[in-house]
Amino acid sequence: MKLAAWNVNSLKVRLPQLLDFLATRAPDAVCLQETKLTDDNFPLAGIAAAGYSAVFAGQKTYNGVAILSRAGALDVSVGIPGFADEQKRVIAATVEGIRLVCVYCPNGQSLDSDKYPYKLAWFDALTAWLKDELTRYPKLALLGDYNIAPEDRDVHDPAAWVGSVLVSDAERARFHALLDLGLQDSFRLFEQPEKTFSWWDYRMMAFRRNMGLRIDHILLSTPLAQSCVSSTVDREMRKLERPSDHAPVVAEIGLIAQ
DNA sequence: ATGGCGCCACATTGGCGA
Repeated sequence: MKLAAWNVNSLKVRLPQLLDFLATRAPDAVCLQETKLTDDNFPLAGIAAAGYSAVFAGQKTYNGVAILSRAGALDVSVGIPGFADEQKRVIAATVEGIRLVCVYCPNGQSLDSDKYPYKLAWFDALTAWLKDELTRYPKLALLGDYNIAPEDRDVHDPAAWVGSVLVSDAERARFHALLDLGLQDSFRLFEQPEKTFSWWDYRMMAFRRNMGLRIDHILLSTPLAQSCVSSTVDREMRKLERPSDHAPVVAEIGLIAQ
């Protein structure tokens, strides 16, 4: 089962690239972030014609998440229960017996912004909820844009990023709290090329210079991690005309031992 | 080096992303 996560930075603009991605990579499920459109504008027809069903939670201008899947999505839930939030950042569904949790985690803006404590509180709520979810759904994958580079090796120039969001100790502690639930970073289950990133600034020719961060992740619960056969970043989508600033991340799950 | 690029909206500039 091939799982992907992609921050498309506007589904309206990126729909042709998404359809190309579905046709050429043939994922079983894709978690989208930053769809940036309301539910009445979701491009269901094109996605259905590509052979995928979709569940989604959107809003105008900002945020917005969706799960596309070849098989149907069951038990859909939106948001983090008990955490009141207008921002559409979380959607979860069960696909082929696997609980997919699609997240667009807050950016935080800067360490002295009001959005930074919101980010930390949001992660605390996510972690508390997932602790409970994992008892209900032992086969669980947490996919999306985490807006956290877990380690210095996930940053093109760690010295230049000191004091910034995405790399702070408090944010990395939140990432580790997710690992402490028993989730594993699928990317690190395998030997990987150095300086593999998933996001590059549009400016400064950052992609060509590989000035990026690895902030998009697929975390897997134990049964899924044990059967994971690959986890990669699909850089090709970032090379296209008018790309998203994020590349898709992809993990493949083999047969799951019962 | 605090610029830049891209997307969005009560748009022709400002907010936001990362």
